[in-house]
Order: sequence, then C-alpha cells, then structure tokens
Amino acid sequence: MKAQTLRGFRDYLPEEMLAKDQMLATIRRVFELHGYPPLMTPALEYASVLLGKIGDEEEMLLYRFLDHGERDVALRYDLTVPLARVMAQHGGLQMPFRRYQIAPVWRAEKPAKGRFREFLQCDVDLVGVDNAVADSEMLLIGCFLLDALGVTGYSLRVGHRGILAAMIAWLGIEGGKAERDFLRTFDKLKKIGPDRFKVEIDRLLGLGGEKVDALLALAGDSGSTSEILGRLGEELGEEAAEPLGRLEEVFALVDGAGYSDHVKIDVTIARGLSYYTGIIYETFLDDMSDYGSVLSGGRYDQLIGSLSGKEFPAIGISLGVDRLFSALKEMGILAQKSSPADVLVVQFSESKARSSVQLAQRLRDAGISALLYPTAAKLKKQFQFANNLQIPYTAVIGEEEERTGTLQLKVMESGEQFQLSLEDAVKRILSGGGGQ
RNA sequence: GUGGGUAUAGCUCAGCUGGUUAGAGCGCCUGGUUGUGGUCCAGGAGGCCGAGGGUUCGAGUCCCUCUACUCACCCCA
Repeated sequence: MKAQTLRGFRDYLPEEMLAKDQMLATIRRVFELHGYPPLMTPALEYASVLLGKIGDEEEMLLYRFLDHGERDVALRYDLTVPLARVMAQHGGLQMPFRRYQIAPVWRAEKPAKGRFREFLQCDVDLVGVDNAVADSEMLLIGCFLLDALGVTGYSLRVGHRGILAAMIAWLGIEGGKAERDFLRTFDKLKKIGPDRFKVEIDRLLGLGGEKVDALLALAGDSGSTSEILGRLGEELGEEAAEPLGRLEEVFALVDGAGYSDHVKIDVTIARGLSYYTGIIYETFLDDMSDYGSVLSGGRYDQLIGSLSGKEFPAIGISLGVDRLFSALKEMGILAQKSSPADVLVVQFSESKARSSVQLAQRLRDAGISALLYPTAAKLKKQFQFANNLQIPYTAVIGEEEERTGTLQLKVMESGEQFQLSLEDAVKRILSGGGGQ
C-alpha cells in the first residue's frame, strides 16, 4: 500500500481547515442574515436524475457506477440539479423557496491549478420569483458577503442573456454552434483584448469589418450605467428592450441599497453554462484578477421546470469556495492560526496531573478553549509546543501554585508572566482578546 | 482531452559531460538550561534519489512505461 490520495483529490490539514471553517462560518452567517436556510442532499443520486439535464460533455465528467443493488448511480457534479430534484420530489414547500447549500461535488475532469475532482461548491438560490427585486437580492448578497469577508476591492459585473440574444440577432449570427462560439469568444473579450478578439471572431464566424468595430464600441464601458443602457437600447432596438428595462430596475434597486459602487454593467459577461435565461453576473477581485471569477451566477427560468415538470423561475449564485479561499489567503485577510486553543495547560509533573486536568476543565467551563498537554514532558518542550501552534497563553500549576491555589499565566507573545487566581486568569484571557 | 515541464530528507532545493559511503538551508530530536518558548552554541536522527523495466563493468544522472504534480490551450468553481 502506498499512502497516496487519488488524482485531483486532496487532504485539508488542520491549519488550513481552521482558516477555511472560519470563512465558511462567515458565509453561512451572511446567507442566514438574508433569511436563507441550509439544505443538505445526498452525495449519490440516480444517474438518471443527473443525466440528460446537462450537456454531453458534462456527462463524461460524472463519477458513475452500479451500487450493490445494481442501481445506476452517480456522484453529484453540481448543486443545482439536486435542488431541482428536491423541488420536484417534495410537495408543499413554501414558495418562494430559498436555500443555500455548501457541499462537495465531484467532476472527473483533468485537474489543474485550483481545479480538483472533488471540491466544495457553495450555492444560494431563490426559486419561484422572476422580477427585479429577486435579481437585485442576489447581487446584494454577493456584495454583502465580500464585505463581510473583509474584501474591499471587488466588482460584480452584470450582463443579461437577453441582451446577448439581441446582439446575436443584430450581428446576423445563426445556428446553435455559431451562437455558442460567439458567446464563448465574446466572454473572453476582456481577457484577450480587442485585437485577438477580432482574429478569433473572424476565424470562427467570418465576421469582420465595421460590424465588429460597432460591436466593440457597443461593448465598451464608458459612461454611466444609464448611458450604457441607453446606447444599447438605441442600437439593438425592440428585441433588447425588455432585458434592458429589467437591468435598469435592478441597478436602481442596488443603488438604493447603497452598493452601486461595486456593481457594474458589463455586457460581455456570457457565462459558460447554457441554461441561463436572464441576468448573469461574475465577480472579480481588483488585486487578484488572475484568479478569475470568485462568485458568479444568474437567472435560469427553465432548468428546474425541465426536471420537475412545473414552472419554476429561479436565480442563484455559485461561490468558488476554494478559489476565494486562496485569494483571501494571498491577500492576507485570513487569520492564521494553527490551533483553536486560547490556552495551553502545561503539565508540570505527573503528580500535578489532577490539578492540570482540573484547571483545563475550569477554563473550558469559563468558555476558554483550553488544550492540555497530555504528558509531563519537559517544560521547555511544552512551551515550545505552545509557541509552534501559536497558542496565545500558557498556564502552569507547580508546587508553589498548588500550595497557594493559584496558577502561572504566561502571555506568550510578550513573555510576561503572572501568578493569578483562576478567576483573575480567566478575566485576563477574556479581556486579552484571546477568548471565544 | 492536446502540447510542454518537473519528481532527490518533513519543507525549499544543490548534485558539473554516467564513476566510491547522496549534500545544503529550514524544520525535527537530544543536550548546554531538572520551574519556562522565540535568540545562540554543540551533537543527532532522517533518503530502495516517485514506481517499474531497459542500456551499461557501473545509473540520482541516459532510454521506455506508469503514477503524481505543474504551465499553456480548452473548460469551469
């Protein structure tokens, strides 16, 4: 046996999990602050539930096998299809239905940097409403979330599938493949620049000249949001009127909530997934543009209906938990700790074990995370342990302390040491910011 | 999926055109200091050189296969 994880799968060691769990706690808090409850669904689904709702390419990415009862099963590859299954399977759900779900998903694709075969996906969705209030709620959750995580420089770029459809008509593009090629290339415009865009669009679709120049001018982001929307309306005409009107409403609501600085229109946002039908958005970090979108989603009014047979307009956000985590780590806005403990209770000698165990328990009773060193190792070793794990305090009960009913509390960072009663030590730790 | 790169100690890496017992820094362990960490000093442990096969008198070094990682494209989270 060789100790080895499968390709594309990985371990998350305690130091990383401590920081990641803290980030996830913030994410959950933000969702619940918006009134969204959690949902949990099985990792395994009938393959028939997952198949057919996704493209042929995605079918190749399924981990699929026969279980012991010869059932054709597969690991979920996203959280949207399970949501749709839940909507179809459980009657009597209060509408509009909201939920968030943070759970691993599996895709058997080739791993790359920041891309794994098992990864944590985080989705928040609102089902049953198709209007500007619902659209803006998603954008506001995204902004609120990044603010809560301590991110300052970010922009949520908002587009609309209806505008893209109008552009396709305006350009005279016809056929499914041509449309997909256009969307994929247009989506990359910001990344590859206008020159390479022209080359690509000419190669794929044979488009060039004035029409493409006009398109590039139309896709520009100069001017205010309403100016941009007006420009699009004039050029694209009646076909784009409804989506543009929706965006105008959405931007007004976002502005009213005080988040207009972070939300910008960007008609080049296309999104890879084909099931989007309305507003779509991606989020980029100012200082970490090479990370790509960390938070994205859109409106998909047909998908759930196609699975459940009932009409379910829906809108959602997917969060790239691992990608966002890496970015936050690189930006240095995640707490770096190696242990959840506030205090290391040092075991002075084996004869003091009773006092040490008792002390650790009392500290925990007071709400302080206390770690007891499990052996009466040399004091040097125990203090070094606290140092390496960045535990802020150590507490020792030796001969003197046992006799007087006190303890030695040491502040590791400064090296200061005090002989205190338990009560005073608790107060000191809690006021020192190391508590909770 | 296509094309390139990498794989040597826990970590980051040296190891020249194949040539004795494979090195460094950091980390780890022990001691200097049997009531105290971060600094310093001394000593020590730890490697079938990713796995398997081949060429050779001889392979960490060259060739092939596999596995894993990585960069670009593709696609996404």
